[in-house]
Amino acid sequence: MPRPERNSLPSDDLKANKVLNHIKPLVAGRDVLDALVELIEAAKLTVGDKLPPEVELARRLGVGRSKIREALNAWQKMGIVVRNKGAGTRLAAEIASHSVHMPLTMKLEAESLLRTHAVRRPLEIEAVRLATVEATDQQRKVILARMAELMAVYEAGEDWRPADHRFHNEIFAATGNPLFGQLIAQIQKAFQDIYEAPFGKPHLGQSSIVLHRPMAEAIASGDQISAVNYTTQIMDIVEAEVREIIGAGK
Amino acid sequence: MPRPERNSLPSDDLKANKVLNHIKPLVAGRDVLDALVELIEAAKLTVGDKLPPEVELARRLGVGRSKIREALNAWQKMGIVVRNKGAGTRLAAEIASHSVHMPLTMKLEAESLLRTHAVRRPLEIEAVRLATVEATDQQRKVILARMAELMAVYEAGEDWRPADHRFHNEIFAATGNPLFGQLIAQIQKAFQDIYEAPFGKPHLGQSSIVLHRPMAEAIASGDQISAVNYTTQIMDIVEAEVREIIGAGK
DNA sequence: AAACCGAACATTGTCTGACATAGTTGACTC
DNA sequence: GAGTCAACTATGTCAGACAATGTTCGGTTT
Repeated sequence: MPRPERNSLPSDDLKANKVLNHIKPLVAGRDVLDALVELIEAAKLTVGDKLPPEVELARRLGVGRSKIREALNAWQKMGIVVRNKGAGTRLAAEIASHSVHMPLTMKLEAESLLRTHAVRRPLEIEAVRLATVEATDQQRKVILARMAELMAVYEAGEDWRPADHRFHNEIFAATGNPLFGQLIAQIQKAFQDIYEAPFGKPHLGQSSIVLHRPMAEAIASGDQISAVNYTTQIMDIVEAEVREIIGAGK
Repeated sequence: MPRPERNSLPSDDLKANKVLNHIKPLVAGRDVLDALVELIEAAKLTVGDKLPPEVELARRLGVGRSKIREALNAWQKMGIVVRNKGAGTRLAAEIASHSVHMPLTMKLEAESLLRTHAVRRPLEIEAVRLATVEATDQQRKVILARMAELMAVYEAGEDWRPADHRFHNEIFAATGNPLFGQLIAQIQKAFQDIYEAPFGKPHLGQSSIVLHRPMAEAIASGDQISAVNYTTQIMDIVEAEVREIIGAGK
């Protein structure tokens, strides 16, 4: 015998219903991700809360489901949301307690920035250690040269990031293991928007620049312990700066 | 006046045509990305070469266009391919040298197994350290449970790799940073392909299994130093085993 | 009353077909 | 031979349908 129909409305999350009232139609040129962030902010969704389903979002924003899916899939790759067949899409990013007042855009992106750094940190340290052990004499000379170039650009007050990039690439090359450079490049590429967009011209890492000289010299002279120490310090400073930026963003 | 029909075949890239002959149908369970990599390698495509169009790939691989698109879009985000409306999809990076899909290329030389391990090592150690610090009480319990499960399976003489996988995944989850899991998953995939195919039934890691119990207990009790120590030992053992296999395999 | 079960439901995953948009090609014109 | 332009190619997006799977809730059992 067929079951009787269910007559009560599904008592879904109250928040999820509330969300729908906040959705604005998507004007031309705006990005779907931006619209989604705005929606999440407006509805004050936090970790674990469920987002409206894809079809609903697509209908309200006036775009096809495919665009919504693309956006949410990208977020899932970055660890911002978790999606499950049958269940819905939920916010997965952990929002630091001290950044509650920050707009969610910043919160999500800052959170990703910290996560990226957390992965980059051990890779970079190990790469330096390996480079100290494995580099050829020629490579040690090049590393010192790149460091000198970096310091010159830095003291001239110019944009030092390209030089910094070349310097670190030389270290990765010296490990003899291309995977290090590739993995870090991949990570940086995936989060490039984050690095550049929300914080404007980044002063990220300025105060750690001065440590690059002793680090390079440690690599060149084969002093494994010092090289690792300096790199660890640099990573710590960068992390502190990231946290500071996040804290200052409220 | 209407233009006359074009009667000559489009003299497309020779390679692109050659490619189609290499495409194999996608068997169940294989990943689309894997199939694409295999295809690219079989056709010896290099930087700048054009891939077959989406519809063609979908038809040959026996999947919908959406899956192909998802895979190619992911690659584009990583900078492996460049896609243009109207024009096609072209290889933008040397896929053989890119980290995302090293399995096939790595099968060729066992030496790259060591390189892979060199990258995995610091990631795994840092993940364990983070998990020791960040895990919730619930997660610590689950880690212990997974460890017990792993030991049971191991002592029963069954295939312990799935249990091992679940155990490590739980640790990655406990870091609160999904990037660790994602990166290591890629690397591990490379490992699996390697030590399953050429070396037969792998004994890789067996002798390190016994160290998993104290490691899990260190994580659960928040003993950062011990956890890192045990993980380092495990990594060292695995590395030694890899070297042994390589030495014996020539 | 609490635990259990199953059918309906909700939601993401995938396939298919269609159209829009934009780059590429090649025959035709000059 | 150079330029033009229509046809062709290929990706971007939309819409609808079905599949797969987690979730909910009424009814049944203990």
